[in-house]
Amino acid sequence: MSEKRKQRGPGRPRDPAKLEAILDGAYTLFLRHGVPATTMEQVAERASVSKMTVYKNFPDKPALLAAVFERKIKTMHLPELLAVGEDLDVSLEHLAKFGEIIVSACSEPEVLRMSRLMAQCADEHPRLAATFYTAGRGESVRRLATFLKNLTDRGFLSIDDTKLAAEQLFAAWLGLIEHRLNLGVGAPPSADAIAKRVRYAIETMMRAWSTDTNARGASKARLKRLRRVGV
Amino acid sequence: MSEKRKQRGPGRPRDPAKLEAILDGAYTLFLRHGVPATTMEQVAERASVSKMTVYKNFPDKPALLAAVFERKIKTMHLPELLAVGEDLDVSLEHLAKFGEIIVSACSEPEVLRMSRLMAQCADEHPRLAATFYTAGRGESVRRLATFLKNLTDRGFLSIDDTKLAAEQLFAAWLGLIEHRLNLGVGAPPSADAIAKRVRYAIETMMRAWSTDTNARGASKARLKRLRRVGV
DNA sequence: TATTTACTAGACGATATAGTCCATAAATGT
DNA sequence: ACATTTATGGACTATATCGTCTAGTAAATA
Repeated sequence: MSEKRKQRGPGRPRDPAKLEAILDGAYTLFLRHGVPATTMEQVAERASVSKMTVYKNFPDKPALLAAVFERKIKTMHLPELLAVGEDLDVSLEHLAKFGEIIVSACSEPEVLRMSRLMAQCADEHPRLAATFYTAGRGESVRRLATFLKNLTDRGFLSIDDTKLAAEQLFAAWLGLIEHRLNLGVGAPPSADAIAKRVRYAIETMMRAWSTDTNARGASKARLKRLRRVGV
Repeated sequence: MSEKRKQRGPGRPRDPAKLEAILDGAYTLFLRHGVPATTMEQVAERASVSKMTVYKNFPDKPALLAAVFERKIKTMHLPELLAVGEDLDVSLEHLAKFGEIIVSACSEPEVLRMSRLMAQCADEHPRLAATFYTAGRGESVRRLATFLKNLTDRGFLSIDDTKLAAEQLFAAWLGLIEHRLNLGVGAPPSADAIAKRVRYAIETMMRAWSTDTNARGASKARLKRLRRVGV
């Protein structure tokens, strides 16, 4: 990311706090005003550091941008593992919680801006953009698919293409929220609204692919429970 | 959009072709390189026009951008109306075609770039961004909801919140395609892949909410037909 | 024909930004 | 003590873009 020091030598050591401050400031400014509209002087000032210090740490602006991206991707973490529970009800409740966390996170302005920024820079930094995808929604959908596969293997569901089903479930959770927020239409959904969306999508999936076909009533009871919990 | 001429006066009239060329060139350049990286001189050169002509038509860069947006929104049109058919099969086939057109359009690089550009400029041009949403996916989902409402009224479906169902169906069609393409991950899906995605999402919805519960077999036959057609 | 407006080509001023240079001070290892 | 490296702040260069201005030409109306 920054410059290398040949191991340990004499001389004043770098101040890691300054580097952090630079990365923090650059991150904020890049998100707020975009890359072209952010000047190196602004970055330096926001980090309470001289411009030369910025250039000591990063050869140029693209390098700074790449470092900011890399750090953000590294500190990006998904909600705790999506685990299946002992019985179906517990599993579905885990699933709903997972979905709510995802949708809530994707509605945050910072996440929205980061996603847009990455898309803007995908041409110049294809590797980083791909890593961003893999570490974010790619991994989420992978876990979702594993989850659905597990329920299928245990006989609760009869889903053939779990990868596709997982992606569509994920997308249904989000709906057009991201698109709307990106265009400044409407406000981020409330926790209740998120819960409703997430659970409705799960309900649709369960009604469609649950193996519990002839016991529709039981299934309905479960879904009703799902609807109640946590709202 | 441009400047006004007080009705009819003496003097050389403006060349509408030049104005068109300016808007075309600006549109292309804005999409390709972004707004800040596009200079007025580039726009002029691409339109084979002198820079002063550009400034005669538009007071400044933001005005040009707004004009480009407005024109694009105006010439933006959705696929022909989504009409319900005589029986359910025909209706579902219409629905599938509609979905395929939508997903196909949203996978085009130009559309992707336009959407990103709009999002970038939503802060400066909130009205245009909102119009863009309304004329695009907003209207699509509205039509979808009407469609589902109609099938529900006719007793084929039992969907309560047709607005939410429509949005989730739309989102499921697209999946993470847009997100991936924006990040340069993967390639646009083939027509076959699109058809598969669209029809799988419809199948899920029908299995979940069709009123034809005790005749699961008949329902299955219909869905099988749906899967065959057009692939 | 006279007037008015559109268009061209280039020069121009104002402004802003990327990135460098330099002299000096501070912090560290030998 | 001394060499070495980081950090500072300011001056500095080079470049680029916005938007204006000018002078001349073309095309329309009255």
